[in-house]
Amino acid sequence: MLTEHELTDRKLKILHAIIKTYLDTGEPVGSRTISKYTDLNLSSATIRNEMADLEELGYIIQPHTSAGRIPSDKGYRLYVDMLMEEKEQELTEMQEQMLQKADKMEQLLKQAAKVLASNTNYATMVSTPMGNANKIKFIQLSMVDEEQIIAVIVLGGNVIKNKIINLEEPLSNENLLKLNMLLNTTLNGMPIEEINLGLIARLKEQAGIHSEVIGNVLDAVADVIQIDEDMQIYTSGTTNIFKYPELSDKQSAQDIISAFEEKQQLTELVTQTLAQEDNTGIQVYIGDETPVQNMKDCSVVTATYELGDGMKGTIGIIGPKRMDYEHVLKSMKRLQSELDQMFHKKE
Amino acid sequence: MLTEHELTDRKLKILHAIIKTYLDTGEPVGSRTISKYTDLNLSSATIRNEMADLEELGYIIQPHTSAGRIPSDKGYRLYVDMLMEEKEQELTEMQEQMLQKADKMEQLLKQAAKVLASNTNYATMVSTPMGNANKIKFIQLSMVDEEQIIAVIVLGGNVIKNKIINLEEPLSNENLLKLNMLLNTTLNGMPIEEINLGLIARLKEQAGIHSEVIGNVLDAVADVIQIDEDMQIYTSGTTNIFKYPELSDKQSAQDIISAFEEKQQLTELVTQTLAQEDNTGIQVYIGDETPVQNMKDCSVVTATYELGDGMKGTIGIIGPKRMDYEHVLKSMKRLQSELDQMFHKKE
DNA sequence: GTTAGCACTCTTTAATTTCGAGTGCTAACA
DNA sequence: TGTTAGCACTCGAAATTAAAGAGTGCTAAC
Repeated sequence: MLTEHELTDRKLKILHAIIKTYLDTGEPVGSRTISKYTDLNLSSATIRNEMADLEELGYIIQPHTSAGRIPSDKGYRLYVDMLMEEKEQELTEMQEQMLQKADKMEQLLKQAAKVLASNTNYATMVSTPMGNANKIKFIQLSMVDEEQIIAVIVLGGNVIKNKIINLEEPLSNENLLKLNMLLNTTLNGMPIEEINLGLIARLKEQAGIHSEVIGNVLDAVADVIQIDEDMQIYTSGTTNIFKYPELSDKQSAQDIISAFEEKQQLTELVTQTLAQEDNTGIQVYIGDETPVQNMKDCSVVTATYELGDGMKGTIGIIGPKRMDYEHVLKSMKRLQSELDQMFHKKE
Repeated sequence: MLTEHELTDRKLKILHAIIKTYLDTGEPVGSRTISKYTDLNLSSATIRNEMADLEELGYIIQPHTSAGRIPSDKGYRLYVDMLMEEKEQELTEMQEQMLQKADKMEQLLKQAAKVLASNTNYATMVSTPMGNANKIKFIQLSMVDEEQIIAVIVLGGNVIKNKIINLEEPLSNENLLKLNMLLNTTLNGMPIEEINLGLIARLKEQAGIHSEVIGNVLDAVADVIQIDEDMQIYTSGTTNIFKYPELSDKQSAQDIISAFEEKQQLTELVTQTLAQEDNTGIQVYIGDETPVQNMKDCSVVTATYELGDGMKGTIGIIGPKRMDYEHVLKSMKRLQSELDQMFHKKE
């Protein structure tokens, strides 16, 4: 029986070669190929012996008796972990593509997803940043016309909410001013969690006949608490999966695409990513490791980017297990630092 | 040579039977089938003769020599036109499914797309209503903190825009008041089209040292003019297309799905629909008739719904040419009137 | 005008064959 | 002891062939 320890340097080199070749071709790779295209100068027979060992150790798999070997999830994992340790690279062209249309954040993120997709040939997603929007920074009611007023609420992180409120009975300018005073003095700087029933009752009492307005404003505030609702996810290049036969059969394609359409499932990915963040903020899920069940035949690479004030968002790349991890990780790091940079510059 | 006139009653019945059967099965239908499952009491041979005629007239097509016939686009068209003339039906269950979560419009529309998709087994889209947002109803600048103010702009149809503006130098409350006065007196009720360079220059002049703020506010206004940007499109059931073999091959699937992802292409559909609206507001595009090239192998059914104040949105169903037009048209009308009703009730 | 009948066409499906890539194992070699 | 050549064997993929069926068009009879 072989043990973990027996992963000699040579075996490692062979494994590496197998994976690299497989990433390229998507076909099982045989002993002869390795023997020829490696500088190890070993015959195919020797390679075969080593491959038998590697299979026993669980790093590669033989799809059927007379086929070459393909990497197992464990093999990919080893490979990726090795890559992750590598030092950073310099960043280059992607930058200018991004800057073209960097006027609005929303646009920017859409653009980022698109660039990343066309850059990698995989499916991508980008979530809008969130978190930390838990303090009320500013509230203002304004009269739009005789029948309605608008409530604008600015939260920490400059998240803006507004709500149109229909008046049941006219409201004088004077009273509006009073309400504004009341709301601001009471709520400004207050964490959302602290708004409870007692506070609401007190506010309504003080508002007198206009308590209905207060109720509406607080409703708007309540909306904000369900953070999910405010997180948008932009996707791009979904159809790239058709480029990889192993994901193009009806069932897989359907699974993956519906996960992309009902962004619900992707939010799961986002929260996971934000939770587990390590030092680099980059994570790789291979096969079953993924939090999204619909993508169990894929590999998913995610990264976190930060806005200045603690708001965080997520970037994701979804592709076949045999994705070009090297390229993907590089692109990821690049985009990540670009977004970081861009947002810090702007704030 | 046969002419349009020779479409006898019998031929019509046979055509009808062919189409109905084909809608069900998706397989070419032969003379024998029609002979057996129709109350015409004709032998398959007779049917064959008639079918030959129908083919010459262009209503049906023979995919290959020894196959049955399938409807041509022209055949579908005739069929649909006949259906369109039918009188309305009563509306029923769909309603309650909708009402569950009808709190926010956005939610409601997403829900509508979903219900429609699960109801028909086709892919669906719903656009948020737009149009008419061309008058400025109200503008308000408010101080958020020492460094930034927020501009809120309400347009006709209660479209709300906001923009955070960073101040280069402090702004007194007094001056803020002045700016508000200036903006409101000048811009209130003004159609967006009328804001031109001359007006902007004049405003900036009057704003004095704070002209930069005015510029920013007008930028926000300018954003609104590109209406597209504000129109959201929700899709659902994209993967339903995999239920229809004729749309599941890689190329078709890719085309259709990418049209659904890059909503850009769907906006084209929306604008077309809104433009050509006839009395019912329902349109059917068969095959090449569609405005979206990526869907040339599909049929697309669209409908318009209205909000009280002239805002209009679009619903769309995308499926195979052999879609169940009867059911789809019925569902469409139902949803359409429900949305109409719902929004009118709410406003 | 309608129908039965038959030869013919063409697709679909299954069965069969062929081909080749790749393996495992053994025996010889350095 | 590790490496290599060689060979029989396996198994999937692709090509070939065969058989089955559905449906047609046409002719001749009713």
